[in-house]
Amino acid sequence: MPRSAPARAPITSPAAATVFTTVLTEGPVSRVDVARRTGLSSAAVTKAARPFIDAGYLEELASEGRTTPGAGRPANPLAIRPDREYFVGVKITGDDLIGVVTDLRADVRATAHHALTSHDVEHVVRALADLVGELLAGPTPDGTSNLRERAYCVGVAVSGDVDRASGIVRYSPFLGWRDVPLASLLEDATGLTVTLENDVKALTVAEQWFGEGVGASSFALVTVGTGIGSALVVDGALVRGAHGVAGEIGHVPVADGGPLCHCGGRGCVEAIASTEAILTRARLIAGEPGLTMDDAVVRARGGDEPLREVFAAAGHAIGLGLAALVNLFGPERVVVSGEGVATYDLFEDQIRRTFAVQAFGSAARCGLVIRPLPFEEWARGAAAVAIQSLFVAESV
Amino acid sequence: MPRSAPARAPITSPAAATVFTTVLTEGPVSRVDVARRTGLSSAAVTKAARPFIDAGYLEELASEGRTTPGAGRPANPLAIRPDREYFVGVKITGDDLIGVVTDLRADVRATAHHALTSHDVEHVVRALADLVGELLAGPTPDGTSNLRERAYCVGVAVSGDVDRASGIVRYSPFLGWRDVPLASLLEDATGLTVTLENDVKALTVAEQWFGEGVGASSFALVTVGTGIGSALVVDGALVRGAHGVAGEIGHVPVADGGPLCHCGGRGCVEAIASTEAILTRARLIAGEPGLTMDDAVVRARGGDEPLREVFAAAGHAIGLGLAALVNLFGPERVVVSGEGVATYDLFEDQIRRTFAVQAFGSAARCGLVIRPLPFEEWARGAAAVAIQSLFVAESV
DNA sequence: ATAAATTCTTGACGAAGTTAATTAATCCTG
DNA sequence: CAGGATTAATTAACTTCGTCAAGAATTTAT
Repeated sequence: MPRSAPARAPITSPAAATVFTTVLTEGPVSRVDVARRTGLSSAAVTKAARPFIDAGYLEELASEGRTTPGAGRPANPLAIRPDREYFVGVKITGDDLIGVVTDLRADVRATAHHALTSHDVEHVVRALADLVGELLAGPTPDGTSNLRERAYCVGVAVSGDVDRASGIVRYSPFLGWRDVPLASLLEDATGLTVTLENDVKALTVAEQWFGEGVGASSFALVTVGTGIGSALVVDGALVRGAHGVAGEIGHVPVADGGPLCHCGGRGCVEAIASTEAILTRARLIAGEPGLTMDDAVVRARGGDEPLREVFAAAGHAIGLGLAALVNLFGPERVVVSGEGVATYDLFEDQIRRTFAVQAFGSAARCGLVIRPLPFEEWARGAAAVAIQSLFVAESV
Repeated sequence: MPRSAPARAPITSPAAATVFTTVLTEGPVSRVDVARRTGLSSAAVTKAARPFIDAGYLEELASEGRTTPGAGRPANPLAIRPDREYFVGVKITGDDLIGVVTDLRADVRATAHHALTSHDVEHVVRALADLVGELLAGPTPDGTSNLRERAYCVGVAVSGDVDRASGIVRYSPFLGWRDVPLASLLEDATGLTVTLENDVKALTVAEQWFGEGVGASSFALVTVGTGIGSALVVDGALVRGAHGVAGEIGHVPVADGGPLCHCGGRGCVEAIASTEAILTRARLIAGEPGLTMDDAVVRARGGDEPLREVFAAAGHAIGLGLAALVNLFGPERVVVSGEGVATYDLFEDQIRRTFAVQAFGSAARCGLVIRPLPFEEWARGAAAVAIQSLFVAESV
């Protein structure tokens, strides 16, 4: 699949990346403001910004009257042109593929799904290529051109142990894969540049650049659902762990002598608060082996105290895990999201209560955001990784 | 106290700092080797090394025959001259001051103690100045000169919330201090440059540069004793926490519904494994309110099962805390040290056992070093901070 | 000896960002 | 409403830092 090479992102120096990402993540900003925030000289900002303006990634807004009071030449804020380029993001779950097309700001502009009937590598690669093809079939969202000519980068998010640099899935329990060079396979199949990343880490990038993480030098993202995981950003960089393991908040032991976890430990957060753990416990409590999650939720909401207790215990375990994380790291903010639908009302209170009790000193000042997480958000994270890989040579 | 200004550490560029610290921490290395390890060009290493050689901080060793086989010009390894400059480190505890003089490699060359009879700021500053004066009274350890002419930097380590940049003790529970500008007070009293740091962080710097942390991009140091704390180094930088709180492993909740901690939480590691917590529990178990720690240790060693259990429970709690830390961070190595004397034999086994069970996946591959920690080590950490502040403008 | 290998040094060059002066656009004041 | 004050953006000269490429130094191998 040949492709012409129009002027692409003109990253030529560290300063260029700094300036661009500042404008990208902090909205329209004047050059002087960028200089102030980044510590660069305003001359450097002028120089770095020009190639981006020439290539159509940034534009100069009209000085729009006066924003700051007082005398002086009004600023000409720099703004991103989100429709300059589009990106594809795909999240692979055990059952299906969820794909999105986003603009430069990682705003979702189109969506597509695809069921996975097999975990066979070739099948998945074909399905991925089909999905990408489908997503890129039409015109651009702004209607000025064809998507194929304005989207070159695909981001793919998979749970498990993923080596982003080499684009290899080292180990994915859900897919049953080991050492699959998915990025290059998909590049061959689509002719596009593919970046592969762990799903939680991808979501974290999206959050860091375009979500709650904006402006926070350190924050954490926790996902609650089938599994419980997290990713940590310290001083702007993702913590990767010496042996590839980090952010395993799901396996922080919080209940001494508690239930056995599939990891071999006892009392792990995941052994108490994962969807499965909750369901198992709910069935036991209710004495109904056939109880479904939906039913349990409905009944708990309806006031079934024993069932409410099960959810509260899960929230308590999560709160303890959060306290451990925050006491160790001291992030500025923590985002708790869940793939499970809207059962938040059953957790949130208890999470906050437990956290408030167990957070040490001013660590409790850390901002705690709890919110549901639509499935597409994962795919958006994948797209964010693609965006990031384009503008930051070596980072995160 | 006037002082002449001989040629000091010639740090003029990032490369200079990189080259110097490489030689400092990784022993004699040839220039080409430094280049390979740091990614610099060998030309840059040559240029950066010269000022250090001229100023007497580095020296070129004779090519000492052939170390690597094969042809080629033999290397002239660069080595540190540890006696080029001396440093003072002081640790402040609630009861006394412990001071050391070290050389450039942070090797302790002289020691002095001083009891603290009051926590009054003026009294402590005077005591500190006296101690420093005493330490610097004699000739240099290498006998070539006077210490006063070869030591300009003092490092001070205090437990509590310390702002290193401004040299202010924000809050120290042990001393009952709030917002004491200790660094400038001591600079006025001694005429020397003073760097202030939290004690655990200081110890971590020593470990990172001269101890177990050498070569590890991420590691953690845990101290067990009156309090239980830790410091984390990720990608070579100390984690400081957005609100100044980080590394509070002592307040990671590991025993749901466990004993109340002075922090207000329940089941914190510190509420189970601090010296005080152990003693309280041992007295309860033994039914002897007057039991001393020494006696408890002796009896546990002698085979008193109930008492052994108390220590094992403490080890278990520490192991759980370590598992939380390692599962979240994935450090390459963890050092567990304790100020408490030599009661390690009663903990170590249980720490390792619990950790092995609860560490997730390859996180268990993290190297776990458990070892006692002589009191002087704290003062050495303070000296290491002084050394570091001299050679690294902005870091850690 | 001569060639090959390896370390170290040197000087020209280039990239990136700084400072300082200049131009531009606006408000404020008498 | 002219002229100064004030802030924004640009330009150009300069500084700094480190790379590159060529060569000198010093050893082993043939």
